[in-house]
Amino acid sequence: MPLASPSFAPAVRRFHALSDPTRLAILALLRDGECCVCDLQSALGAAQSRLSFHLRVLKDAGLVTDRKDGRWSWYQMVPHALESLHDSLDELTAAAPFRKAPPRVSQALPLLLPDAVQADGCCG
Amino acid sequence: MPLASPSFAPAVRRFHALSDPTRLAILALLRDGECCVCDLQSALGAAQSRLSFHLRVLKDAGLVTDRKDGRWSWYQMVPHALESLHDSLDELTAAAPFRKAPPRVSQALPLLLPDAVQADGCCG
DNA sequence: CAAACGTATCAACATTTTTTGATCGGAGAG
DNA sequence: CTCTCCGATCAAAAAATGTTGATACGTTTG
Repeated sequence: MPLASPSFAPAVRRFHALSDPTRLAILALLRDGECCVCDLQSALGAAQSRLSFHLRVLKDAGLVTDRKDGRWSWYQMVPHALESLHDSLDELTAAAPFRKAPPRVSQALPLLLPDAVQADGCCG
Repeated sequence: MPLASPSFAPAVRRFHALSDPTRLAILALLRDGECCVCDLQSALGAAQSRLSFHLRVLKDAGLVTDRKDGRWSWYQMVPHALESLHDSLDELTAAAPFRKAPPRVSQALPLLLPDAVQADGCCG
């Protein structure tokens, strides 16, 4: 079943990770450098367990990594993961990866929908 | 309160719209041109009311538009809306819009977090 | 007009996600 | 060793999201 294709999962997970204001705010803070949870806590005024929850979502999506030092956990962005979403977006619009050129031809959807959807008698 | 900033909403809504396999599949089909609901129905093997639901999510996010002709509703992508997500992603990584160059300087987050989060004593 | 069709919408339900408060474990300080 | 701090995890509750089947509405066809 196309829609259940396992290859959907990574993009879906990453887009989902970005679909929450708290998580976008966390990423915006991480943009300026590594943060520990208590940094985020004071910056965002959010409960600790809530931040741990959202950090885990981001981590499971591969958008951040963590590192322990003493009793602190330091989190940082994974820029490459964000870039892979550029590619996913480009596939949706059939543009070339990283928007280097606009060929605008109908092409496969390897990253997003490898074996999916290629409809037969559909659309105009 | 930064996190409740209304300006979060558009990006959050769009990322959320992309965080579902059915909706990604719909967009992938629309990539090749306008579709009516019944096209999507036969291509995806999904129930009609389910597709109407997801199409509304996509429409509310501004990722598709619809147009009525007789008893058909024709949907098409809004490429510009997808492009605005490129900009949002770039803001998260502090890269220049559309990846034209990598200045990598700390800058404001106008699209994503206009008045948000600018933390004081945070991070390394 | 009546029947068939394409689609939106609704209500009920199932599932998933998020929040909250509590507890636990590891690490360092006294 | 004991106390404090940082942060992960858990259970329960709350909220949001997705699915399903039924119904309603406008349009076309006969």
